[in-house]
Amino acid sequence: MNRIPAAEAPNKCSTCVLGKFCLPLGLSAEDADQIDTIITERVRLKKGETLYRQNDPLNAVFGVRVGTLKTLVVFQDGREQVTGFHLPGEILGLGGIGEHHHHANACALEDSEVCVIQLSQLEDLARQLPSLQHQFHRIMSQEINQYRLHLLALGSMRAEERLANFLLNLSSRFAARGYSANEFNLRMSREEIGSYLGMQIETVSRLLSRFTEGGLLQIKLRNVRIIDMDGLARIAGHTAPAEVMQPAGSHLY
Amino acid sequence: MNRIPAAEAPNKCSTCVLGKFCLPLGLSAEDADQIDTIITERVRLKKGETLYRQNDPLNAVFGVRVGTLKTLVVFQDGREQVTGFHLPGEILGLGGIGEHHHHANACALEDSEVCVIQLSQLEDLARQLPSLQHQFHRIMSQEINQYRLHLLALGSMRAEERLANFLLNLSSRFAARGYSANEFNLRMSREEIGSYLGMQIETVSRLLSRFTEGGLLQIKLRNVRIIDMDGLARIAGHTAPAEVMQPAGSHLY
DNA sequence: CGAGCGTTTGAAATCGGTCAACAGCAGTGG
DNA sequence: CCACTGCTGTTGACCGATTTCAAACGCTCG
Repeated sequence: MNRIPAAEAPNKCSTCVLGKFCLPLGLSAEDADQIDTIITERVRLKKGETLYRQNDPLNAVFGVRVGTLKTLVVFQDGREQVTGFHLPGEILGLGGIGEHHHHANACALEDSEVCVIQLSQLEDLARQLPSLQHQFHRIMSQEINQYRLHLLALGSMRAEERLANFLLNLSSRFAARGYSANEFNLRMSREEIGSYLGMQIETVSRLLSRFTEGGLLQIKLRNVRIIDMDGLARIAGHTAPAEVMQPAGSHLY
Repeated sequence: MNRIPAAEAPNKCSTCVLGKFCLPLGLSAEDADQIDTIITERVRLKKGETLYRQNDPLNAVFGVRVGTLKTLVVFQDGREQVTGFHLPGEILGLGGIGEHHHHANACALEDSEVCVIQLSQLEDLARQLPSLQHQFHRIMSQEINQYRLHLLALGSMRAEERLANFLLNLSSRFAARGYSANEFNLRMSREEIGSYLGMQIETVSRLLSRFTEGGLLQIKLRNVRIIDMDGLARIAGHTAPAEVMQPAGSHLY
C-alpha cells in the first residue's frame, strides 16, 4: 500500500472524469473545489492488497479512482462471502459509518488507486454545502439500493438468472464508464463470482458453458464477449422492480 | 390510513420511549426538542393498509411508533419479495432517498402508527445540529448494514440456518424493546417469512416442525416459544462476521 | 356450521452442491 | 526453450437439499 499526499496528486475532484459517478456529482464548480480541500491523500494498492479489514476503525471512506476492488466478509467459522465489486467512481466503506468500524474487507482485484475521504471533514463540509449533504445522502441511499438489488437477486432468482443479471450489470457499468458493453475482461475469479452470487464455482462454470452453447456469449477465461444481449436479458428475467401503476387515491406518501 | 396532525399527537420525540432505537438517539434534550418541530404528523394504518408504494415520490421517511410493517418489492413479472420487517423505533424509506422515490411497498402487518419525518426539514435541521447529522448517517449506515446481513444470509446459508437466524434476530429485537426473548407472536405469515428468507412456504413449515421435534422450540400457528436458545444459535451457525485478528502493520485504514 | 384461508405433511422431481478427475495457462527455474 | 509445478477453470457422476405438486388438516370468521 502506497500513500500519496494530496500535494503530489495532480488530479482534483473538481476536474476528475469520474465526477459523474462519485462525490462531486451535482455540485457547482465552486462547491466541487471545496471537496478538493478534504481529499487529503490517495492510496495505491497492488493486486491482492487490502485497503481495510472488517472491524478496523473507520475514519475515512474511499472513492475508487483506478482499478477494481472487492469487499468480502469473513465469518466466525471461516466461511466468507464477497459482498461487492467496486469500479472507478464508486465509494467504499459507507456501510460501517454508523459503528465507526468497517464491516468488510476491501481488497484490490488488480492494481488500483483510491481517494481517501476523511469522514469528519466530509461531515463538516456537508453542513456548509447543502448540495454536498444531499449528494452524500444520495450516495448512501444508492449503497442501500445496491445491496437491496443484490439481496433480491439472492432471494428470488435461480442461479441462471443471477448470473445473467450479474453479467448485464457489469456490462452496463462498463458502458457507463465509456468501455464496451459487449466485450470486457472480468477482474474476478469464478470463485469470487460464485461467492458473490451465492453459488458454487462449478455452477458458475457450467452456466457460463451453457450460455456459450446457447449462443448468448463467448467466454475465454476472463474475457467475455456478449453476443446476444437480449437473450441474456430474457434469462435474467425480472431484473428490475416493476413500475407500479398507482391506484388513484390509495396512498398519500 | 388516518393522518393525525402533530398538534393532536400528545407524544413527542423528546419523551418517546422508542428514542433509543430511533432518530433522537444520542441527542441532547435541547436537540431532541428540535426534532419535535419537524415531526409534522403521524399516520395510523389498519392491518393490511399500505403506507407507500414503490415509485411513489419520497418526501418523508417514517419512524414506526406502534405495530409492525413489512416492505416488499414487486417485480415486472409479478413475483414479489419481502425485504424487511419493521418494528417500533425503526425507520422506513431510507433506501429511496437518493432517487426521491420509494423502492418498495410498505404495508402494515397489524394496526400500526408511524411518525412522518419530512426529509427536507430533516436535512435542514441536520445542518444545524451535528449530533442529528451524525445520528442520521448512523441510521442510514445501519440500514445498509441490515441489508448486508440479510444478503449474507441469503448468499451463504442453508435454509435451516437462515430460519434459525431469523428467529434469533426477531427474539433479540423483541428483547431490546422490553418484550420476552423466549416467547412472542409472529406478525407475519409463513408465506411472508419464506419470501423474506428466499425459500418456499413448505420449507418454512417443515423446518419449523423439525425444530420442534428437535426440542428447540414450540410453535403453534404464530405463537413461538423458544426452548433451547443455544441449540438454535448452534444451527444458525456463522451468525456474525468474525472478529478478525489484525496482522500488525498490514493495513492503515 | 360451513367456507376459505393458512398451515402442515407426503411423494416425486429438480436444481444445485459435492466429490473427483482432468485440462489449460502461467510462472519458475534449469 | 522446455519440463515442472501450481493455480484456475471445466466437465462428469452422483447425492442431497429444496422445490413442486398434491392432499389433508384446522383455525377463524361470517
